[in-house]
Amino acid sequence: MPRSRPRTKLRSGCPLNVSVEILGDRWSLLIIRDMMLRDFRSYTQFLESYERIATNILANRLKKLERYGIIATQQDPLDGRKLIYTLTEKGMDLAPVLTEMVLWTAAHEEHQNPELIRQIKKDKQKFLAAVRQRWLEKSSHID
Amino acid sequence: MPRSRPRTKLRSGCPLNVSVEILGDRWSLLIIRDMMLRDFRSYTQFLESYERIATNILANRLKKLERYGIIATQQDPLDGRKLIYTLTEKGMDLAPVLTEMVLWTAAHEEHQNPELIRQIKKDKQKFLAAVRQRWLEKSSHID
DNA sequence: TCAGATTACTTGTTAATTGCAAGTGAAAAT
DNA sequence: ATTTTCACTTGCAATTAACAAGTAATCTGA
Repeated sequence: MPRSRPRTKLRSGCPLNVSVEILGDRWSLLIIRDMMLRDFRSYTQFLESYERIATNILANRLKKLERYGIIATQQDPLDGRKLIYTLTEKGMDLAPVLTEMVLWTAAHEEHQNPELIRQIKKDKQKFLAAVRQRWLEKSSHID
Repeated sequence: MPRSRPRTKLRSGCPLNVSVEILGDRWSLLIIRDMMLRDFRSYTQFLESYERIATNILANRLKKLERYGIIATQQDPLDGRKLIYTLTEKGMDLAPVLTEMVLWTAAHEEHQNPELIRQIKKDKQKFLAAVRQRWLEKSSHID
């Protein structure tokens, strides 16, 4: 369901360029990874992730991802200070992209987390289905 | 074939982070796209690509991609001024990543090049095989 | 109840990266 | 011999990222 109007001027409408302009930085995909694979949902959790994103960059990226409909934000009903960030369906649809990136690294670069790679390699479709199923079951996603 | 030693300090060894640190900017994947899908092989061709990369950024990215073994550089035997840039096998292995990014954009954002998307959607494996076959036939790749 | 902690930020400030314009040297074409 | 092409480099301005500190709203524990 492509949008009828670009929200910013794009360098080109090439579908690869579009995704690069949305996701091509050093943090966006890591935030999405934390949501998809680690079920992170709060600002503090993202801040405490291993790669140590700066607070202003995190705030900026969360806004950008929400603006693009990749994540959604809701208030925590149990704690007025907290916001809950969740992946939208559009965000979940990035699972294959992340998966292929992980496989590429596994094949060509030094890396960690052999268990994740074992799982993906064993049955990619099953892995993707499981990730999506977990997301469906959370059911706190509101697109 | 992962390298035994990281060439720079990485924020983390998470396989997604590794690929993000190598490819997560606004130009690297576009250069790879031009090599993979459009058979671009020279500095001038990359410069003339629609998105208009700056000359210093292009030089910088070509060096980075070569350093990571994603592309290889050779002299043009017919013209002493020219260099020929080609994808290595490691670079070709990015085809699934690019393909999934294109599919994601096709599903969720306004974009162009419906013919490419039609091809990929029709038979993804066949598309990937064809891209690799074209690369093999060029046979000017030296890893 | 109220001091202290927690949460999700913002606001400086500095450092790094990007983008633009112009220039360079070697090789090729005219 | 001069001009053009090629793959860059250099200098500088503008944008972006990183770091440190602060803030308002909310919650928690004595």
